[in-house]
Amino acid sequence: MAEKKGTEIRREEIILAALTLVANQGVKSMTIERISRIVGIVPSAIYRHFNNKSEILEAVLGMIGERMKKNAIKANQENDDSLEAIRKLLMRQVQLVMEFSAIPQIMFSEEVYRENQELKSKLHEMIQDLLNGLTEIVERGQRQGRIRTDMESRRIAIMFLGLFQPSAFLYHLSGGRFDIVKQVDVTWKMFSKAIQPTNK
Amino acid sequence: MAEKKGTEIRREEIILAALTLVANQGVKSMTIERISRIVGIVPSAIYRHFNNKSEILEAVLGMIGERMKKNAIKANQENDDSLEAIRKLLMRQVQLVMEFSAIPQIMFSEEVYRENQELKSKLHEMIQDLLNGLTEIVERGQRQGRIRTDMESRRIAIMFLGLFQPSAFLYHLSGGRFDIVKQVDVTWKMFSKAIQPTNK
DNA sequence: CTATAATGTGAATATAAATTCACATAGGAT
DNA sequence: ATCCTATGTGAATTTATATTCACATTATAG
Repeated sequence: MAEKKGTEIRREEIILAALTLVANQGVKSMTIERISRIVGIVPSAIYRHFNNKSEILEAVLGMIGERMKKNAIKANQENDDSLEAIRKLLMRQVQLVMEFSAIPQIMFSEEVYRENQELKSKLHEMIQDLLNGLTEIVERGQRQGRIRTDMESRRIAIMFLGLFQPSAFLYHLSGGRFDIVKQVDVTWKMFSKAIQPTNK
Repeated sequence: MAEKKGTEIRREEIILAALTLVANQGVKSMTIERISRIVGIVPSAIYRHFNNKSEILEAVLGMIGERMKKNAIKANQENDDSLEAIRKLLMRQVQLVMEFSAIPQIMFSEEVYRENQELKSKLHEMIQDLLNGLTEIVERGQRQGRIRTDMESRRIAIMFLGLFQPSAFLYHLSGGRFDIVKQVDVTWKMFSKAIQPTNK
């Protein structure tokens, strides 16, 4: 019989196991059976700690959301120059996607979109959070005269997503062969110049 | 008993039914049962026309791929100015995503990524085709002096994907509330300027 | 008109999961 | 040391789906 552990500890273990599965093999691979095997307990024991599978997925989503949010906050704090902050954030996001190559799949999985309205809301919130953090950085840049002011800060924030999304896609599609860093690099050079004020 | 029809006709009907389901409710909703109900035959009859479900999904994917490819070719032919061609293509892609709001889900679905290696290859090919068409347009622009030559054409093509991907994402996530056209508009203004040669 | 091949039908099979439940047991509180 | 509750177990249940197969029917070529 598996060692008995407190539910807080087990929950952590379960979430970690689920995260690992999802990150490496996608949402579908996250089955109760597989999770329980990794944790070292029996499938039905999972239900001592979560009411259903959705709750587990929600927790996984939350974990990723946390990471993204932290990325934004950290990038903002650690860099006086807002342009540099954005670049750092970009690199962190790239890292995140490379580490959890299944992130795009989670973001678009039907488990999130259709099975549970709350999951969709949660994801929406996560993205809005990221955009909010980003918008703040952009606005700081605009105040500092580092970023042009003839474009709404939030629109720029959304464009930011486009800097790595295609790369993440191709990376994913090519099975990790696409050189995401190089592409993002080139893209960033163009983007950073484009959002700076034109000095006539 | 349902009317007997030739297999070519039935295949078309099946693909159309599948496409409708996928476009509106995602890959998961595309079940043999539902497809057969739409077509008006019994589930097992589907197998008179396809060997298995994957083949149906492959056909659906092919249909979307066709559309994308045609978009690129048409945009290229109909516009002398390559910048205008790219803009037109962008708008067509936006249209496509708005029409089939589940496209991102298909692109990242595990049905495509894991269930069947061939599907993944097919998707990869589709995207490469789109990128090839796009790259051609960009190179034409470079020859015409409309697009800067200090960036590889293909990199620019990949950046293009980033012009609408975030919008498609937010559109999807917000349940159609996000104003994708407006965002793409602003983004295009910036992008088109950024890829033009700097006139010193 | 009839034989045959293509298409349709309904029932059966197979598989894969999530979830429930009665029962077992460990470990801290008394 | 004993009790009680939280946690773990194994079996059973439920549901959803793809797929197969023997049989039925239609269309059409001859």
